[in-house]
Formats: sequence, structure tokens, C-alpha cells
Amino acid sequence: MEHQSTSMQIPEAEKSVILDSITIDCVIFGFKNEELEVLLVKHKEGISKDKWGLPGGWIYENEGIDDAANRLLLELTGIKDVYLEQLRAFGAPDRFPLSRVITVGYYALIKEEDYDLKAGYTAAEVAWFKVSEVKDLIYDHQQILEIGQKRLRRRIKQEPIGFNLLPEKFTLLQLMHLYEQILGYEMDKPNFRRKILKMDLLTPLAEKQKDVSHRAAKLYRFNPETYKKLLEKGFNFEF
Amino acid sequence: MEHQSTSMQIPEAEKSVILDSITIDCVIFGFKNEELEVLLVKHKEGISKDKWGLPGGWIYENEGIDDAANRLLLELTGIKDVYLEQLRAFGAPDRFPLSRVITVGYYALIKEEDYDLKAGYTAAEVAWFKVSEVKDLIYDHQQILEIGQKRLRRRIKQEPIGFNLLPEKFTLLQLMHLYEQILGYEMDKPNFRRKILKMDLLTPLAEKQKDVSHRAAKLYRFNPETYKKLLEKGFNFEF
DNA sequence: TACTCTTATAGTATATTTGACTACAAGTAT
DNA sequence: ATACTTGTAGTCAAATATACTATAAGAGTA
Repeated sequence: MEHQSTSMQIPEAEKSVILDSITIDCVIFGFKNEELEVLLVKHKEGISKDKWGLPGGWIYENEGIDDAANRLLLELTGIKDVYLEQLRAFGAPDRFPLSRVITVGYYALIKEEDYDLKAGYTAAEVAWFKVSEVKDLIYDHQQILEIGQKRLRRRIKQEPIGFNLLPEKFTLLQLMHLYEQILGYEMDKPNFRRKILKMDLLTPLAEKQKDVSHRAAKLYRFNPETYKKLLEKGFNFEF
Repeated sequence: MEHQSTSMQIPEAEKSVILDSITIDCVIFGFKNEELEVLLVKHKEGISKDKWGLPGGWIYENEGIDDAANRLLLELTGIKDVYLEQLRAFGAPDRFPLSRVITVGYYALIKEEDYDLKAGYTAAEVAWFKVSEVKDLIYDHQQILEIGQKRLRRRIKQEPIGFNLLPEKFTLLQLMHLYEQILGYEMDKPNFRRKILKMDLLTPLAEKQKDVSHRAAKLYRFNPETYKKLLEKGFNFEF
């Protein structure tokens, strides 16, 4: 989002309190129609006007970088109260064309239906895109997205973070499809089911799936207590 | 190493080409006498004169951050040609007392005996310290070190990076002790041996240990080819 | 030389976990 | 009633993990 340095967006009074060679960019993942999606914003002004990129921007001088990430995400997209985890800093000398700017990438997983998108600040539009179809992002945002995906793949094998992408209630097959989608290979239904149920991480609900034209599957909910226990002693989610 | 902003170390001519709110700090791990060690430097000047901290410093405007990390490590400690991996950015607003500075942490594993330490630049001294005994580092360096350790523990369960800490030739027991040291729990000798040998990652040498007052153990060498193959298909180093 | 001590290395026996399947159950649609 | 689709249960052999026991190969010492 470094284009703001040349857009007239930042009032003169504020400019002095903004760090001028560091920015933040956020990779926000969602999951819809069995596909992994990412949240992008279209720039309103500056050198990348009308181009899509990750939501991000400048850091205030008296603000921690994690706070800056949360603030920027809210300002640009209307999303708040999300657990943003840092990816890393991206600092190739030529990553931003106008000046030397290093950016710190963040990523988060959210349930799309929980949030109303509202383009704000320097964003003309906000929208979800299928990760598989995203291309031509500004600057090095394509690379940041890739690193985000890599992190996601790694993490999902060690922590049940997939639950953050699914609705409260879900079926085992939905969960399995999410794993398949993220990891990129197919799995065996009975085996997946057995393994994940044995972990005691899912609370079965009395409810069943509705409006499906076949036998309805049982709905489950994620059990945060077992999760905490499992995290302590370490575990493996590979399938 | 942010103290350089107030030390007189940087010639006026160079100051203009240095980014003023970002630094680099490196966590360099070594392994000696069955203990995990970390490389620290003692500052020669500035507000942290005579205090110990991680080797690090400022980034030139036309230099990538990875390159900066390598350069700084060389300048301060004499170490070069090391694979430095980025940890993440540290950006609490008050982490550096004199001004707002965000730092990017890096870490690396090296064989201590391969390098001659040479304090240079703004470092008065360079030395190895047992990680377990390190305390009172400057700024937030203690936290960066901790994150480095966490990363190391995580990584060593998925990649055989331990070999970077050991000499060329080593015994199975040395390798096991390294794992125990880093992961913090004891292992079973026969089982460790069986598992690691089956991976075909070690090349047995004709040589044996010398100067030990008991049965000499066979020496092994790390096999980088199998390593590459294993990395591709993914594997698990947990014991 | 014989005995002891220490560490190296081999082997064993059981429980647990995978991975590839088959079979059947429970619904919808025709 | 029958076909079709997806959910769920179960089987079985192979591979792995775990907790051991046993023996080998030295060096050091009496």
C-alpha cells in the first residue's frame, strides 16, 4: 500500500507521525464454496490506482506493528477483532518503485460470513478472490500471498486452524475438503474421519445437515478445550 | 544495535544512505560441550556501551534485508557465508529507547569451530554464551533470542538442521544429545538410532571415535542428497 | 590376565497407527 | 420400489512407535 506516499491521502498534520520506510500488508484468507479465497483491495489513488493488492499501509510512530496491522485492516476493509499473525518482513531493495520501503506481512483466517466488507480510507473496493485465480497484484504482493499460503499449509498440519475458516457448525466432509483444498491432495474419507474423531477435538451436535439431496451428515463443532490440551503436548495433523 | 544512531560510528557521508527506523539483529546458534550457545557482541559505544546484545545494525538504502543481515554479521563478528533465515519483525513502539525503530530478526546455525571470531565495527567484543545462562540483553534482544529458540525447536522436528551445529563427523550419541538439548527431553538410545538410520540420512564412515575411555562409537557424516529427497516428500523428525 | 566399568549396538515383543479397502446405512430423486 | 448419492462402520495387513533386554567392544585397574 505504499502508493499512499504519493497519494494526497494523508493529511499534512499526520505525516510527521508516520514511519516512512515501513509498511504493513495483510493476507486474509477465507473459505467459500470449497475454495480458498483471499481478501484484496483496489487502490483509489497513487501510482497503483485501480490495481488490486493486499490491504495494508503505513505505521504510526507510536503504534506497535501488530496494532498497526489491525488498524489498517479495519480502516480498509471494515474487519476487526481478528487474530493476525505475522509472516515476516519483505525487504528487497526494489520491491516498491518510488522509494525504499520494507513491508511486514501478516496473515489471518476468517469466516467470511461473519464480516461485512466496507471499503474505506484509500481503498476504492474490497472483495474476495479465489486464491487460485489471483494474479498481477501490485509490487511484491503476489510473493507475500504465496508466503502466506505456504505458512497456512505448514500450520494446518500442526494446528487445527482450519476451524477458523469454517462456519460454527460443519460436517466432517466439509472439514476434509478444506484440508484437501489447502494441502492440495485427496484424502480417504473413512480414514480422515477416524483420525480426527479420535483426537476428540470435535463435539458432535444433535443436529444434522439440511437441504441436501442425499443422506444428511452429522454436524460438529470445534472443541477449544481439547485443542488447548493438544497444543501443549504437541500433535500432528497430517493426513 | 540501534545505539549506532547516537554513537559516532557512522561517517556523515554514509548516514544519508541508511534507513533510520529499521535494523537487523541476528541470533547465531552454536553447539559446544553438549550445550546450545548463542553469539553475542559487546557494544563499544552509544547508550548500550559495555552491554551485550545480538549482533545487528542498520540497513543501507540500496541493500536487501537478507544482504544487510549477512553484511552486519560479517562486520561485527567476522562470520560469513552462513545461511541466515528470517525470524520476523519486532516492532513494539517502545522497544528502543531513543527513537522508533523496528528490527528484523534473523537466525542461523553454525559449527563453532569453523569460524574465527573477530570483533569489528561497533563491537568491542564477540563471544559465545550458553543460551541457558544468557540474561539482561539490551532492548528486546532477550525476546528475539527466545523466538529464535522457539523456531529452532520447531524446525528441528521437521528438518535435519541439527547437522549444521555439529562437526563434519559425529557419533549417533552426539546427535541424540543435540536433539535432547534443543527439545528439552530425554530419548531412548536404541530407538533413536534405529529411526535415524532407517532414514538413510547418515553416511557411516570407516572411522571411529578416538581418545575415549570406553568402546569407541562409529562416526557418521550427514548425507545431503537424501536430505534433499526427504525435504521434497516431507518427513517428521520427532523422537 | 581377568575382572569391572562404560558406552555402543543388536534384538525382541507389544501396542498403536497407517493406508487401502469393503460393506452397509440413510436419505433423495425417479 | 429402485437407483443413486453420500455418510458411517468395520476389516486387515503393513508399518511404526515404545519400552525394554541382551550382548559387544573397548579402556582401566587389580
